[in-house]
This record gives sequence, structure tokens and C-alpha cells, in this order.
Amino acid sequence: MLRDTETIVKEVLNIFSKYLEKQSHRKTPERFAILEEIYRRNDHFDAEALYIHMKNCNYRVSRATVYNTLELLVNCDLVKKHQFGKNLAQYEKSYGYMQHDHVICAHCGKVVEFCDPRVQQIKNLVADLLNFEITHHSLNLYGICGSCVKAEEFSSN
Amino acid sequence: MLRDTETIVKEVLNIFSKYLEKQSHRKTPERFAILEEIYRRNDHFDAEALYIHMKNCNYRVSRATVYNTLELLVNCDLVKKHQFGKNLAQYEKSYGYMQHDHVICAHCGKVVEFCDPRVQQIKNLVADLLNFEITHHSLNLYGICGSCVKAEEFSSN
DNA sequence: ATAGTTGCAAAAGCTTTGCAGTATG
DNA sequence: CATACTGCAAAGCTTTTGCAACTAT
Repeated sequence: MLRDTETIVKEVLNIFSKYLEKQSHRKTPERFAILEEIYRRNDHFDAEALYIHMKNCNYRVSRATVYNTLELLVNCDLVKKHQFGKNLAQYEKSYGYMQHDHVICAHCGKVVEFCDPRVQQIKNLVADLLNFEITHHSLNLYGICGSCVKAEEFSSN
Repeated sequence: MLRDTETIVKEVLNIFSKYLEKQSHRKTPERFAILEEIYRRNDHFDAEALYIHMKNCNYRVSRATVYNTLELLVNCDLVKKHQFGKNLAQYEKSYGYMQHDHVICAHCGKVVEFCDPRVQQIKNLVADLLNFEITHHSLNLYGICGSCVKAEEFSSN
């Protein structure tokens, strides 16, 4: 049974609050507002989109604070940061979500998530063989999604 | 038996030449000089480092040409482009190399290569399940390498 | 009270683009 | 000889930084 958004928002605000306390960081309204906005939205987003969205909601935040807060949220594992081949960081909320990786359509930009236990096996083996303490990973598959393939076939006929 | 650098350089220059011809692109001395420099060097590099290196070797090239040529080389599979978590593209020569992935040390920046057949299995399964034509992928593991772990233990004692 | 945070704007860093000149096919 | 390519410099974009004002503790 999936918990509703309100419950999740409460939980993450609480987790963030405890994290800030532990790290002796200040609990500013901006930080909580940004976290809340992230968890009320879906999908992947970049820093600029989040900033614009905050502005549209009449929050008075700066880009600097958005970047600052995103970094904190990444550090306490409430948000994941990705790079899907472009020079642009993409973020996504991660609390309560299963660990997953991404397939990206090079044509339409669509991002689809998937999960494969073999990724963990690879991490374990590499950590062992190469003597690394692996903290996280990034696996992106790039290609063309079904609908874009069809569109291509259509236009070439 | 590994072929020597000269042989490999000749082969890639030849491959690039044929690629340019096929695509009706011009065979300029700058393009070949850049390819040759890449294949005479090792490890990963970024566009700026390559540009500086060309300058030091008294080639008269511009950044624009470096970026332009790198894109061509990526397109004909002679060079691979990576993003190791930073907003900075890293490149590496790929001809004659086994397909591999990377482990990156978050402390010292060291990049180690590894190869695991399960990556291909994952690609096949995802292509099938999600109906994608996968063209390439990027798998990076991030962590701390053995020597950096030791250094940490040392400094905390 | 004091120092961590904020907003703003400027700067930084990587990459792309516009343009006039050059050289390839 | 037409035009793709080049160098150079400027612009573009994302992200970071400096600083004065503010505010959480």
C-alpha cells in the first residue's frame, strides 16, 4: 500500500530537519520550502526548473539557495543527482523509492527507470577485485524508444 | 600480441579518413593531427587538456576545431565520451580496446577500468522489456580507492 | 551576539556560435 | 570555384562565488 503525498512530505521534512540538526546546519524556511516543492512534484528536474517553479509559487529564493539546498539534500540521500549525457545536472526525489537506473531516449529525451539485481552484483565484485569502497553508481542506457523508432520508419518511407 | 602505437595510429587514421569520405566531410590536416595526438597519448583527457597539448606541440588549432573533431571522432567510434559526475566531458580513445566501464575515486580522482559481461545482459533485457533500441551505455561506480581509504584511517588516528 | 544563510549580481568554467578568411574537393 | 572548415572572439548556459544584509540559534 502506497502512502499518500502528505505523509511522505511530512516524513522527509522530518528527516531533513534531523539531518540539519546533526550537522549543525540551520533550519531555514527556504530549505524546507525547497524540499517540500521537490516532493510535491514528480519526475526529473534540473536546478533552473526548480528555481523557476519556486518563483512561480511566489517563494522568494535565489539560485544560490536552490543549489546549496540541493547539495544538502543529496548529502542526506533525500535527492539523487544525475547526468544524462548533457552538461546539466538532473535531480529526482529518492526517499521511499527503490534503487533504480535509467534508460534515456536520444530522440525525445524520455527517461524510463528500471531495476536489475545484477548491478549490485557487479558493484560487489568490483569493490572486491579492485579494492574500492563503492558508495554509489550511475548506470544509464542510451537508445531510441519504441515510439521514436516507429516515427523514424514512418518518415523514411 | 599487442600491436605497437605506430601500427594503431596508421589504422585509426585510415579509418577516420574513410569515415570522412563516406560522410562527405573534408580531410583537413587539423582533424588528422588531433586524432594522432589522441592516439599517441594515454588515459582520459578533457577537451581543454587536448587543446593545450596541441598548442604545446606547436599545432595551430582552435578550441572550436578540437570540439568539432572530437564530435566527429565520437561519431565514428574512435573516441568515447564520458561524464564522471562533473560538468566536464572526458574522452578516451576506443579503437582496439575492449568495451569497459569505470570506477572513480571520489578522493583522488583516479579512474580504473573494469569489464563485466552482466552489463551486456542487462542491456539486452532492458531493450527487450522496455522496447528500446539501446545504442550505448555508461556505467560508473563511485567510491574511495584502497590507498585513499588508508590515508583516511591514518589521518583520523 | 555571532556566525551561518540568504539574495543578488558578478564571475567562472565548459561548450557553442558568428563571422570573415582559408583551403579542400 | 563553391563551400566546408578554420581561428578567433564573443556569447550561451549551468554552476559557483563574493559580499552586504539578515536571521536562526
